[in-house]
Amino acid sequence: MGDEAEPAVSLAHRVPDLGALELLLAVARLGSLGRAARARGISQPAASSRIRSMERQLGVALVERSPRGSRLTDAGALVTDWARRVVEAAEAFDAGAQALRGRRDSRLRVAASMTIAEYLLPGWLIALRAQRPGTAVSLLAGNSRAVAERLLTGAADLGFVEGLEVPEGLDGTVIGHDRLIVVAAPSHPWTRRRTELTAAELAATPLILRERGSGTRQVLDAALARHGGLAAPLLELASTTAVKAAVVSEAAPSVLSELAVGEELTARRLVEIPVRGLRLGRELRAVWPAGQRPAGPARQLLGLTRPTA
Amino acid sequence: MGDEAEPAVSLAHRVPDLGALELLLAVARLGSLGRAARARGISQPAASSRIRSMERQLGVALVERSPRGSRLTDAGALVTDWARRVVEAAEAFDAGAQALRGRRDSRLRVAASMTIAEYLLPGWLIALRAQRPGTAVSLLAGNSRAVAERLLTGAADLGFVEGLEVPEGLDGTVIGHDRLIVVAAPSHPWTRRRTELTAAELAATPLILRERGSGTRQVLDAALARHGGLAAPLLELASTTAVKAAVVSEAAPSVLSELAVGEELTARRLVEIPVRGLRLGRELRAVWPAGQRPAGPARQLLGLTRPTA
DNA sequence: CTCTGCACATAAACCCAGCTTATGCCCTCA
DNA sequence: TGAGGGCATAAGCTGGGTTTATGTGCAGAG
Repeated sequence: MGDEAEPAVSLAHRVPDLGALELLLAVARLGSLGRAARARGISQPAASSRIRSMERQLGVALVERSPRGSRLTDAGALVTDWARRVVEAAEAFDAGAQALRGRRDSRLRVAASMTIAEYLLPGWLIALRAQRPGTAVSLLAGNSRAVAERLLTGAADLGFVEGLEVPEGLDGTVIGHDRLIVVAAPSHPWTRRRTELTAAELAATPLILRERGSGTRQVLDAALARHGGLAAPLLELASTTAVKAAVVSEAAPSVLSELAVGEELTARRLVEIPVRGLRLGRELRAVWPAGQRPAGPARQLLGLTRPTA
Repeated sequence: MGDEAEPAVSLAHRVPDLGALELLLAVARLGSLGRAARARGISQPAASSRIRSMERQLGVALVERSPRGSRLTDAGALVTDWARRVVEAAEAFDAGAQALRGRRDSRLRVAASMTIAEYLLPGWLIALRAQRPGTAVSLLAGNSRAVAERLLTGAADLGFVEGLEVPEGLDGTVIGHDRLIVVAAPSHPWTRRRTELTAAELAATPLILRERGSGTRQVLDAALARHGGLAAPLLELASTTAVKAAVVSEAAPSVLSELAVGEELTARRLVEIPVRGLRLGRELRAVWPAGQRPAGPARQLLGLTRPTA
């Protein structure tokens, strides 16, 4: 692959910065540049100029100014919606990063598997912050063994693992399900099959996979063992992202966690290939030292992770 | 509600800017600060300092520097994954904004309903750009009537609408389905029901809704007509976002498009309430003037919107 | 019919984050 | 042991974003 051609001018130059996007959301919410400025803690002229330069940058009028306030234009409403998604992603980033800072005096110390830390935890932390602002959370991400160890040595209060069973010495509860699914590029022949793929066919096909040792790989190996075992992979890559990129461009399928490809599926960058009679589910569990039911902030967080109380 | 307390220091001050996040992704991909710097078109010291200040800001070591290159630390890998989501949201923003600029010489003029423009189109545009870089797309967002008019007057080449039937004078094809779902805050009693909600109960409950006239509202009205008709809404709001916020805080349920609440459902900020025997589906359609099958870029885009060719 | 209040715009001056160029140190490999 | 790749430090510059101060336009009250 090598260095792909980067865009002539980077995203950062074509997309307003986070401060500007937050300001736009405030304008949409409050209906006036001045009020938005006050809410964001800047002066009114600063807000005015910032919105204006954003309009210049995008080449679209975003707000309709009047002596009685400002309303979004139609285009502005659309831009604001897209901006909201950027800001939400940034909020998740912030929530995660803050937990990662991992200060010793945190009131709640969480240990989580990579997949959960990556895809689910930031959202939970945002919800937790909404309910109990000021709860300092620290996060340590690692595999199931590392999570168990932290809990057993008292270095963590609550753990999250994905896998088939609860590690020795821990109690736990199922908080959700993940599913490994077969994905391919939209151009791949499998997306046009009229008959469902069989497990044996899948097993016989060289796939693009994570390297041996990843949780995903283990589950897949186990599930396909009685269908002839997994064929030699076409490509073994170190990160889920690299795998996704390769699936899109190399035109070979892969098997990935539903959590990891949700975005790609709805955007149709990838397509799920149903496989007859193959269930690649795995449970997502919250875990804690046997006998010590979570209390305080841990209990609060636990409540957020389950569909119903 | 009023002006809620904004955080003491805004997101923009706690989250590195897009340029820094892009740089981090480049470092992750290329394995060296210098190469990443070159790829992003800046000098090596600039990259070094930027990564360093990001580490200082987050309070976490992100890359392990060595005389032979730089690798991500464990925390760095996690941060990079979260960063990727921010950058992806920014890419969607950019793709949408660029189309909105709507230059007259665009090779492909698209008219789309708000929902589709907001949630689906940016992803399609990114995919289109990947396949056919340089295809200038312009976007006009409006309701079904506006879309139809643009197509019939030749002001647009391809349209997207959600609804029950194809507007007069247009041909179309179904490209997907949307579903209206009942949602409530996780704390709402409905999330703890043991028996499924019935359509009649739903109809009898005051909901938080979009204002009369929105597509969502129309479909809901029609579906509940034979279950006693919709009760007077508890609250009528102008934007989907306002409705979502109200559902979370006011503890009353609402009915919203699946597309609009996907994020909230996975983050458990909202919970879907199943309703027995109520199907609130609506089709998403690509449309074009009757008899004029899409060709060229329009055909290309159309191909991206469907699960299989 | 004018006065007051609110909202946005303009102008001038300032500050700092981030960039570049120049240079040095460290490690590896031939 | 010399060459090259990789990162760090230093010094100087630039521009975007900010503030304060002030001006304009409109609405509604008196």
